Amino acid sequence: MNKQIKARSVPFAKTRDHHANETAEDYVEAVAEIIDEHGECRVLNLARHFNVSHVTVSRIVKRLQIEKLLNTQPYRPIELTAQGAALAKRVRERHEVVLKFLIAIGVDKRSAEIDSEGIEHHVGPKTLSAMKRFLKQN
Amino acid sequence: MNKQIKARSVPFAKTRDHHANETAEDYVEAVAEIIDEHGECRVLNLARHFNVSHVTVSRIVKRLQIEKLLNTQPYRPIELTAQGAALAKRVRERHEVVLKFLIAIGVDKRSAEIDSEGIEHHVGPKTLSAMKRFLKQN
DNA sequence: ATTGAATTGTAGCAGTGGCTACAATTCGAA
DNA sequence: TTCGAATTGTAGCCACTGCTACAATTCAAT
Repeated sequence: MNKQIKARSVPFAKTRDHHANETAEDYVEAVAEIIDEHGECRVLNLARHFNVSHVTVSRIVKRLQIEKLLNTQPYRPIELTAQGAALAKRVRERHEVVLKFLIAIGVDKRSAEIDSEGIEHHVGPKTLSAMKRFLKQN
Repeated sequence: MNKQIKARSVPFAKTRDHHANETAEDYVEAVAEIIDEHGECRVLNLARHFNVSHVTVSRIVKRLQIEKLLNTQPYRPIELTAQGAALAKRVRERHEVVLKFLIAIGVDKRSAEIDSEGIEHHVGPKTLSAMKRFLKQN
């Protein structure tokens, strides 16, 4: 219940416990992308996107709705709240930077796409700045 | 049960499902480090290292024992199997590269330490090579 | 208007990782 | 030697993400 309460000095503090949060980031990002491409986002779009069952998706969507990141009614499309859209924007920009950065240091596109998906969630502000700096200078 | 069976084209395949594996990597790495520093590794050392309860640690240790990465008897120190030691070696080297790389691109030590903890698990072979290349050239 | 396929929801199970509370073991100091 | 503190294990709770099986809803085509 109080996983975040202690002001921990251990590096794992941030890294750990962050999984639910990563899910939220992945989902708002995906919802934003899917709406951009298809006009709307349905449970099945997300299920296919993440290669999980629709059940898993709808439970997570429900949770993210409680967290005020998404909006939806039963059997209706999924939308982003203002808060969700703001998060999506940040996440997409960060993802973009990480992807471009990996490519810039010589990783092939395919590997860069895969690795950036995982890496992005662990890129803090300082690392993000460093990557941006690098991209400008090269 | 068949999460890995489908030959998926989606980037998330690797990224997802990988959490248990990350735990294994974190644990063998920590065990190796603790043994290096303290001569032996106990449940409590790991609990303090990861800032979790000893209960969480001992359950995970039990699982990693089944996976043949660790060896231990009740109330005894934790040791690495040959397989565990091999994994630890790989993980530590990769971690080292990621940390040095982040510092090399201008991230401060503290942030680099934190972010590298999370990033390392998502650095595939191609990205790792690229980071090594970068470190050599700079 | 109805019906059937596609979509979404619900019930209920599993595995992982987090916890507290309590029991058992170990080991050094008295 | 024994006794107490520290360590480890066990029981049992919770949340999150994954699933299959089945029920409900929607929507387009007849």
